[in-house]
Amino acid sequence: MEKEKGPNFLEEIIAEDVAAGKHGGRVLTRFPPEPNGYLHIGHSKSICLNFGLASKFGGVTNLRFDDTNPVTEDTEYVESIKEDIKWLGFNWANEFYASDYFEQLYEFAVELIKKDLAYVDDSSAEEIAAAKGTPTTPGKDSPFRSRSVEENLDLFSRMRNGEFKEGEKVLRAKIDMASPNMHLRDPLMYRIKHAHHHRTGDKWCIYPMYDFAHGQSDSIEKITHSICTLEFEVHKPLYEWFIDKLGIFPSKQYEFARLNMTYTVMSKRKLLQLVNEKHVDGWDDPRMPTISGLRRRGYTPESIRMFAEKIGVARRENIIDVGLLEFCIREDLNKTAMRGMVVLDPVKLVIENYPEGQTEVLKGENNPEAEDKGGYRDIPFGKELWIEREDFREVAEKKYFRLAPGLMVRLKHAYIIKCESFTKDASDRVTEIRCTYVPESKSGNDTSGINVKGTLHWVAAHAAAPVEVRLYDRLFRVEDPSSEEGDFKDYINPESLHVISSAMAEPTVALAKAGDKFQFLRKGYFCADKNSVSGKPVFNRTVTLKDTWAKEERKGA
RNA sequence: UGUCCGAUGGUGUAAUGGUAACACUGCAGAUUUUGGUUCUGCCUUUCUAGGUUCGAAUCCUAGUCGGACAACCA
Repeated sequence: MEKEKGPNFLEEIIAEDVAAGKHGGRVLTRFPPEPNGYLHIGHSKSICLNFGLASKFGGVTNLRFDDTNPVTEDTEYVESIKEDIKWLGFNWANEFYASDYFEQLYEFAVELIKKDLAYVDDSSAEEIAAAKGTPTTPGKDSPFRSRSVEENLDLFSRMRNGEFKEGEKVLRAKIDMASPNMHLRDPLMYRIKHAHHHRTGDKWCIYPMYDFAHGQSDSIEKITHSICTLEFEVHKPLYEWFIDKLGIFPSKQYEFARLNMTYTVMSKRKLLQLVNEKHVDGWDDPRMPTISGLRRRGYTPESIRMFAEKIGVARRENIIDVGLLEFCIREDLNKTAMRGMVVLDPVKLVIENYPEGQTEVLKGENNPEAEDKGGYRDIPFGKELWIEREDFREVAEKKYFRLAPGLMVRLKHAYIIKCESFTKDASDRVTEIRCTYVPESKSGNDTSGINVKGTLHWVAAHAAAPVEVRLYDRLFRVEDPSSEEGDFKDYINPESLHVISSAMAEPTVALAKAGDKFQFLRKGYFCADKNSVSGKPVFNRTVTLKDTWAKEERKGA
């Protein structure tokens, strides 16, 4: 029995607020992606948190696109983000956009100008940066800081009217250029961008900065708990300053540590690079840590939610072993995936005492974990079979219990066979294995009394369907590519993809449609790819099975 | 040489002043017509030094180490 985890710190905060009757006990969270890239496994932590927390306390969650930078944002991303959230199994209460609030935000800015809490600055980006100081030295006031309210009002409205060029003017909050918190040194509120916005088109040429949009958007929606990652912690005083000066609904921000995972990268910037520079085959390449990549790889929403649950949430930096994600998908797929036999690296096996030309149809359970075994499927059997090349050894060492001359194994769902001989070609490669079978050892009514240690998967040659199989490995060779010397791309694993163009599959497997998931017996979990064509499916390896034999061999090596 | 945040097994996460635990990993074994699954057992933990207290992972102080902050990005 698994002991239940204690509440995490966010649950504690919310539970206290609810108990104290804050906001009438109402809980409303939001998930605020910027539509400038695809969602990744790190976002799924945030999604599970935001939606999970709200529902745990009887609340709901808004989806809000933080679309305040028209030059990097696009509807393509909006669509993929919505698809991914739905796929993960979450439903948002409202679909909002920060751009919905542009008019309101503009009025908020005017209000701050009138209170002499904001001013238009004509300084260049370089001048502003220079006057900002550094974390250890205070900044200097801008020469434009003391403009009159009237002048600021006039200038700001002319900024909106498009009378100035990009970079010519900005609107800044008037706070404190000497603050130890850089974000309080008269932060920018608005900048001029003569750019087309994916939703507002050409209506605006000034756009609010994150700090002037996010908190107010939360406030407008009356978000009670605004949950974000740790790097926004230094923005919190500013988040509260705007809300306080505007006197609007007091949403509160809480931070947690973002997810990091071994053998991958988790920043949109880096992922975009991998896509643009063609190191991978798009955002949904099965090696990508994106939601769409994981989906194509064969991960299930259940497995990702289980992962989010298991990693927990705290405020300390962390790097999760990707092995935990793999554990979660195995856990799920073991219970749900249809079993099938596919030989990835085929070698011919001939049963000498099986009648020439004879075939038969055997029954195989579809899922030994299911109550009803998932039903049964037909598996053709015959005199000539394909078996896995690695399941044969010319000489067997101590702990090896697969096929080798003189040894017996069971063919899964079929008969026990004994290896009699084998032939090799000029290059010393095994070309054919010859065996005899025990007719009375048939699965289901074995009267042979023989016990064998090993069981092999196989496919009857006369009914085998060639299929393409893509074996994926980790995208990077090192645990934390971002912290290594030099460029992270130097650490890409050159063997992250191995394509097998003609593996041999049993007929049922060859019928797979895109998205169908299987456990290929003894080989791992696989998912039919979207590139599958009728009659010639393509399978992506989601994850291998745990392989204690391979581990044993590695130790011996 | 600033401000803020953090530090519990190999990796994560609990323990909320009262016996340091759970998961993953690893190791050993049992079962097995998947060297899978399942089951059993084991290894390994409170950054350091002071202080408060009957009692400290927890509170205080100092130090050490790690992270964040100087985009007209979010």
